[in-house]
Amino acid sequence: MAKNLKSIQRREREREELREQILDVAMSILTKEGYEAVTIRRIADEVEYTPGALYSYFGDKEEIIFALVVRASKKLNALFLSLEEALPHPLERLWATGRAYMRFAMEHPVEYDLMFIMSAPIQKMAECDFNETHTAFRLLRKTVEECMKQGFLPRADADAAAFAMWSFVHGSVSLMIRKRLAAIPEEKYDDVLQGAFNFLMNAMMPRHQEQPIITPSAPKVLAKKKIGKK
Amino acid sequence: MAKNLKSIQRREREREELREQILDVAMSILTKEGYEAVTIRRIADEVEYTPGALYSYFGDKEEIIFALVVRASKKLNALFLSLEEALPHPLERLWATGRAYMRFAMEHPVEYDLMFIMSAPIQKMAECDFNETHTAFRLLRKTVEECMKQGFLPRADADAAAFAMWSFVHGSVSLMIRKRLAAIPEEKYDDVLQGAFNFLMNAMMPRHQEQPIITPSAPKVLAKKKIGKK
DNA sequence: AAGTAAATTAAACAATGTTCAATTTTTATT
DNA sequence: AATAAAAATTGAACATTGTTTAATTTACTT
Repeated sequence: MAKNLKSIQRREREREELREQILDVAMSILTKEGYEAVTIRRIADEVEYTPGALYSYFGDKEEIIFALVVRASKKLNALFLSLEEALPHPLERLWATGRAYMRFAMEHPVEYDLMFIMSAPIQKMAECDFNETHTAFRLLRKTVEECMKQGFLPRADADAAAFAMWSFVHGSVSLMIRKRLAAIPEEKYDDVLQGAFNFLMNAMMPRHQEQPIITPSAPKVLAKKKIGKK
Repeated sequence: MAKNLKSIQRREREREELREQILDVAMSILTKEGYEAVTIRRIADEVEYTPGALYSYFGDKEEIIFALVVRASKKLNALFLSLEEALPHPLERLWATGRAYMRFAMEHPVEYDLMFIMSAPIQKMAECDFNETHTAFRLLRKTVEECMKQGFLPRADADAAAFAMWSFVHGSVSLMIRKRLAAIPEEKYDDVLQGAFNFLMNAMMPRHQEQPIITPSAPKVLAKKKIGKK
């Protein structure tokens, strides 16, 4: 009767490990080969199980995708929270948050797509009360409110203002990620992104300090320079 | 040898009609039941043909989806062009274009999704030199340039400014269409949208005239009335 | 060692996009 | 009007997909 607690704990841990491995593999396939390549059989292959086995770890495919969304959201939220405590000055924090958001999207387009663009996981997102983006938005609104109180932003409905800023950053990166910018050549993406960000921020607060979104020390640019000069 | 021109023309016309009918049916299913319901067999059923028959009208399913994108784009572009010639004043035109864009998206979310969010048709969009959005962007940039020249907007890179504005409107409507706004209750969507639009426009041009995006007398309501009268 | 519970498999199912030989329908020629 | 040629359409098949379930293997408890 007194079941061995150790072994049941270990089994639980092993289950959790396989669960994580499934997600690792799914994310890896998604990143390397795109959504249509993410297949139950393909994942099962790579974790060396049978397709049916996955169904004792996840209810269905959508649940796997949703788990990837949760993962990505925690990553992004951690980033926001670190800025929250590192930058007490609200205006500075607002800027930094905007830049960080865009940088995250450009450097992790697949994760961004999962969280904010894809339609695949929205069923599960509606079912579960998934409040990661909810808390992120509250953080942004709080920052906006502080900026307004301290005179850095024109006073207005904080919900509307926060939504406006979020809309801009989301709009710009999602147009790029989903390649809806035929009018702009791809090599100018970084510049236009930077220019648009500065244009809007300048309009809202004329006295800001412009800072690069994608810094010169970022991997991409460095790589290009090296190739170009040689 | 001298083939009957009349009959070949008629056959051509009949082919074109079926092509259009296929697209009508596909769009109708997409609108009513969502993307996963749009199936070759389902379309074939509704046009009373066999699944294989559709393949002599479209190369593959993606080509059908892409044709829907083309249709929607023509509709939106016609809207932009009508504003272009109706409103010579650039600032007025800029405002009206922004509002029209948002209204179009909120009233035709499926069409908007096809054009600017979905990943399904992007392969074909890249292959064909599909320049509808390209010309729309040029129109916007021209308007922005005129606004700058006449002092309604701060002088800056027109590409960046136009992109900034497009990013904002796209971002706001696509967050709503893809239901990524857990933080905001659905019944407040219209208000927040309006508030955000005004906040941003106010910031860029302090002396503007606020106008509703979704008016109480919007086409939706009118259309319903008309149908009712008949 | 035996028995029980959990995990895993193997095989099947229905539905998907797509292809292609066979057949029907339409058009052109005699 | 009959027949040959061409075009359009079908019907049946394929390979894949997500998912289910009875059977089997594995792990654990007694």
